[in-house]
Amino acid sequence: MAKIIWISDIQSGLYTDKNIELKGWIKRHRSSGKIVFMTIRDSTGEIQCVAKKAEILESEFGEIKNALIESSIILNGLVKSDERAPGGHELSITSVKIIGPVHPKNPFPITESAMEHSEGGETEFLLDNRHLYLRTKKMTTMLKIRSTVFGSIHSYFRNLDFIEYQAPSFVAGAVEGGSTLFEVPYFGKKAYLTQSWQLYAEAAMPALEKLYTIAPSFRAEKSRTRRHLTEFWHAEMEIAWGGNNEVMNHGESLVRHIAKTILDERTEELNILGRDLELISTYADSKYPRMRYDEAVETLQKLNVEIEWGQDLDYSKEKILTQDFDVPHFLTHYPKIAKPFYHRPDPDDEKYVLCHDLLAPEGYGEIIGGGERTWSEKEILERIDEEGTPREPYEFYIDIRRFGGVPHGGFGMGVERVCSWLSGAEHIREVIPFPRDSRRVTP
RNA sequence: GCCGUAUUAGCUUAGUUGGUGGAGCGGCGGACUGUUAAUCCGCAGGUCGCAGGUUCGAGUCCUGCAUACGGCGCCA
Repeated sequence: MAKIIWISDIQSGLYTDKNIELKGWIKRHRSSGKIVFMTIRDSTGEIQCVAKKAEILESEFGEIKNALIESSIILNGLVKSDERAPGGHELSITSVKIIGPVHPKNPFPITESAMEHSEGGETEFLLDNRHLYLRTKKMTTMLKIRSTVFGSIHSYFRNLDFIEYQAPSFVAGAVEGGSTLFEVPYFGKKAYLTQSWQLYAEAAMPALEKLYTIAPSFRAEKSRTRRHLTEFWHAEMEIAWGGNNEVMNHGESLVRHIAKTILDERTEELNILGRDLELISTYADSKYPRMRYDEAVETLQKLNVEIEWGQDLDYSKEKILTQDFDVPHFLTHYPKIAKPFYHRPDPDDEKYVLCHDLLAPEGYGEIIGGGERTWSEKEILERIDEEGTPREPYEFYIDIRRFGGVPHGGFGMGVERVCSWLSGAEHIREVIPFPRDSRRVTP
């Protein structure tokens, strides 16, 4: 039953003038009495198949004629080169077997009309029928790019001898403010779903020195924007003996590597999405400028944006700031009061912390957040107390600093945000198979 | 949590100053031997989101509720 012939190979001419067996699904179907045209799709492409009444069994002709869209099918026939067929090749059918029929009383619901308004955000219907919507060109194209993005993250870190390292998803404490944690019952106790791998990575930092992961993170934010999910894939790294600049260098190289890889390996998919390849190429080749928080505030004030020193830069400010950017920009050295305790204060000026955000252009916003960690016992206790955070849940974290603490740092990258930006998606939902947000956990 | 918009057939939608709800897609039947989202003819398919109210009469006006979508705050 194994499948050995793929449509992309047929279209590239590998089987021309040969008899083959084709396995796939009916994408489109047209009949005109004595001839039936079908577009068959598989995971690699599409091909037109032709059945002529005079050339096959009458019963099989009837089966083809009545078959509905998305029925799975095995066809035998002769591959011909034909200019009239999209892609340049077609299959002249000699026999047919419907494997998984679709019933007329329950036809495939993702029709042309259902897709009509999917451009500016999916309709409720498409979100409810996500399990079937996945089969469409738009989704498969996005998912192929997504796969390549994941692969390129692994290859970036592994080429540099980083160790892939896993942290638990059930945790007791928070990385960020507690309000965004998902609480789950845990045998009579309370546990939370992790927001970040970071604290556990810091524990392994003195052992493995260069670590990375790609794992789901959870945020119970009731955000309703095109940039937020409650469950997203988080690519994170942590290095020993490195500070803010080294970490930023990795962030920049990683993003450029991802852009380069999809440019090389997903050219066709980027074209299908109508993405400007020159743009992606710029992202792959340029240096990403670095701007201090103070500069950003000055720039905004010159543009008459109301902002006071010490305020975090929210999306409305990021958006104005990134309007004129043609490549991602780093923002560094935020005020200490705007960031959590684990960010290390700048020894040159304790008002600031050694941190960075990487902002993507085209209005996609923050894709990376990272920096140098507070790494001595004295400093971490000061910062925790200053913030009024209880020490108890972080005892293990403080302990790391009691036994050979070293300068270290890392970042977290929102993988869907990167996919969304590079593929030019209208909504972050488009780049994940089953999106989770504050109002939807199904299907 | 806040603000905005929407809800009419399986899907996408039209519906005028309030007067018996139309179309396209999809499905079914028929015609057609080269179609490209095929075309043409016909058929079926609707508690107009729910509950009240105004009115002789409500898809349309008013109130409440529900759900969804979009945006803000927060963040990756």
